[in-house]
Amino acid sequence: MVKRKSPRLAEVRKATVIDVAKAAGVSKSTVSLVLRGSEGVKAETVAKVNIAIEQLGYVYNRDAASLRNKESNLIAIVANDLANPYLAQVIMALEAELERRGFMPVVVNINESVARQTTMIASLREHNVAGYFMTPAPETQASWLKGLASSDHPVICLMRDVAGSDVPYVMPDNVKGVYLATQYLISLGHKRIAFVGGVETISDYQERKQGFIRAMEEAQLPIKAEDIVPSSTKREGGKVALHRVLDSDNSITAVMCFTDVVAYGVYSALMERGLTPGKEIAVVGFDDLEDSRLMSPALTTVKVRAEDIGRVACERLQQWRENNSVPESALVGVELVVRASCCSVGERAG
Amino acid sequence: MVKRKSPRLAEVRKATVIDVAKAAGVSKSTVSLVLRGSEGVKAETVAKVNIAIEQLGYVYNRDAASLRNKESNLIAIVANDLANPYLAQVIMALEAELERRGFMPVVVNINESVARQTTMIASLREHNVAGYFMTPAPETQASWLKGLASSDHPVICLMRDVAGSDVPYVMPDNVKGVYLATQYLISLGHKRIAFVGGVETISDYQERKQGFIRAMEEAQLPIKAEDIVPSSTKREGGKVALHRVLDSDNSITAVMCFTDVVAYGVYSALMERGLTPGKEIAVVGFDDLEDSRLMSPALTTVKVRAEDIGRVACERLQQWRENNSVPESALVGVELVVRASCCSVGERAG
DNA sequence: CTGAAAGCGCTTACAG
DNA sequence: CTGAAAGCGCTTACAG
Repeated sequence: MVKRKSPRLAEVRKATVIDVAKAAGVSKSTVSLVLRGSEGVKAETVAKVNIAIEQLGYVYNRDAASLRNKESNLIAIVANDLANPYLAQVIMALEAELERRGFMPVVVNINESVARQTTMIASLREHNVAGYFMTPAPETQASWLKGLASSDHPVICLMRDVAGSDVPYVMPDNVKGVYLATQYLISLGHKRIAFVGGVETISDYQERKQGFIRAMEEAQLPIKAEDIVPSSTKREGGKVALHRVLDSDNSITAVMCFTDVVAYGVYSALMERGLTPGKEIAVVGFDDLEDSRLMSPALTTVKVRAEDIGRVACERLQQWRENNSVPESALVGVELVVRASCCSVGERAG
Repeated sequence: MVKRKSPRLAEVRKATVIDVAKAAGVSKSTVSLVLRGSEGVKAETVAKVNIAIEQLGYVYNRDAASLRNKESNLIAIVANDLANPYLAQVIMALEAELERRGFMPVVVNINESVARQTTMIASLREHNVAGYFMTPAPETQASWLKGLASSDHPVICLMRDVAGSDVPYVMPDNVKGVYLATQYLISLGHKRIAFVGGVETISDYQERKQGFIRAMEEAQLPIKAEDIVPSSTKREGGKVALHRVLDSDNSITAVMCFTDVVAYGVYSALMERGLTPGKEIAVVGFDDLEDSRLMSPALTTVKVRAEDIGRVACERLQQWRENNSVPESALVGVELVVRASCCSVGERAG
């Protein structure tokens, strides 16, 4: 890279509405009307103003506008963990929805830390953000969240609920998803099924576990305590958890996983033991990540459309802003996607 | 969720510096000094002001401050694809560095689209962002990028270069990384090696390919045109590309992959053909994602520390802001991590 | 459409 | 430390 004398741009005063008005030969008020896309301005005048804007390289100053208007177009997406691929899908869906509606989405990552969540939200408040989507960190205080949310600053929780906060959430129908998947395993003849992965302090874990228990109980199948092993929601969590299960009891024939990523870890653990996923042991995931159909064997999983989460969450936020009334929470539909990772007990190898 | 009468917060005027001053029994100027952490204020006064801030629920208005100061603490991280797990690592590293330095990082996703890149950057400019890190979209115009970057608005490119833009970049030493990895494969006795995955219009592809070619040529090994198969950088890309390679020629004994994710796709393709990765065919990746050591077999790969990229990029940005001189580009060091995915030709199965 | 004016909430420089 | 004042760039309401 060539070192060059840096331009002294710091001294070039930025063009303002006044400069644009002079260059276009119109008044300041008119320029402002054009900027805001007002109706009552002649097409000819609009053209003149736009040419002046172009020539001067004028940049609209939203800080000034926000200060004057007391409103901003910023919407924050506060993400618990950017490394979570499903969350990345949800974020992209939200971004698309928000832009369609004229908002500017900004993503902030809190890495599952309440402390970071607190400082990041404080900063966002100083920046006059118009609303928040957040996947709350574990241990988030209901009272804190309740204090944050208002019709001035609506908050919609994604994927997780904070009990007692009265803040609406949008999340998959976790109970139903795992219930359907477990029923499917049972229909293949499986009787000893493990439930693997997930962090106990987060609401989605309790819900998915509940779906598992419900299906097992309805089929009058026993659940041994050692067959439910929580763990981190990373690939490593699934791997470690499955080794734990198989170490304590090798009569398991199927594994219901907390997420697809956990299922990937389960695949790794099985292969390390010389087992073939879907052959000796059936595996089901949750999320339907893009990679899951590409796994070998392709992963049977519970599909949750990230676009649905994004759309419903945006509708809720806008409703709160516009109607000034707290919207209802929503459960987004789920669907079992059957692929190749589940042997029936009859055709089971080993 | 219970519907509740929404609080009429819209009518509650927010506390300002003046209100805080009154409540604390000091002047507006003093409050401002306290807010900015100025030295010359008695500890007792600072305490009084902070109590008033707490009581009134005062929120600092950065729009007003930025307008007055003509400076902001916002730094944008413009990401080409949030679904790319390595980029997620880099973003998290950058965030940590930026916060340490008192900046507020915001992430914006452009989904590999030049159009979105243009509109997002325009929005960020209106928000008076103090600097940009970006992984430029394919087809980014050098002239556009050149026009964007200045000491007022420094831009550091990450992972990719835009030739002719004179904008500094920070990226891994791609040539060296693939060169080292290919040399390693050659040292294991491999003579027919494929180079798989990656998009030809992006600078990192050309560099990694160059490293491959250099190592092969130095060892006087021939490269057949069919052995170099570009593809999307997703898992599916690796899968499709490897099938292509094996369909056209089955004498390949090793595969150098553009990234770890591509290598995961290669694993899938091999397994679909009844082959075991690392047994019949050696596989090497690039990135060293967290998952790679958990794969079965654990993936040999080129490690690039995301923290190094983050730290060096931040240093460069700050240097540009403070010294008013365009910093040099930087190549970050790489390291070959040998795991279990590479059989030698001698011990090769099949 | 124009033009003068006021004000959003902050910071800064200044006289005391 | 105080207190009055000016100004950042915008929008809005108003009289013309």
